[in-house]
Amino acid sequence: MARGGKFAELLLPLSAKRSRPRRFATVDDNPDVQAIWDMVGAIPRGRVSTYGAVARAAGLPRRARLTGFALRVAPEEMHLPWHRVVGAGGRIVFPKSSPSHREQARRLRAEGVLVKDGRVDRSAIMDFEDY
DNA sequence: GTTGTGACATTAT
DNA sequence: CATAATGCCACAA
Repeated sequence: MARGGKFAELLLPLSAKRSRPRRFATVDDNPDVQAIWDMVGAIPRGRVSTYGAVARAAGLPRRARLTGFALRVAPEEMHLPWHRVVGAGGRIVFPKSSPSHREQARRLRAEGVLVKDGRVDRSAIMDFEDY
């Protein structure tokens, strides 16, 4: 056993245990990432959600960054509707003139979402509440 | 071990 | 509108 032994482990407050970084061999072994992938896949065509809302819906409040990470490492063959995830307030997070930005706007408009000045119309944003 | 970075969010100023 | 501070945490170096 490591320094401290099993007794130290038992005495740790539950909140402290949670702070221990738990690693996974691959992202596929990370249930948090899996949960996020699931939620993104559940965003209907013609609607969008936000990084934060996806994380919350996956049971991971305040973990918006993990949504970004999960999308970045998502296998292409998974064909996730990544373009339906935008920043807070409906903002496309990619730099204004980047290929990714244009691609996301193109895909969104292709399914009827209004995109103006790097922003999607508020009416397209869903919070997973209507689910 | 530490540090820096990032497909972010929220709150305060 | 903008900028800063803070929270969050996986990962690479």
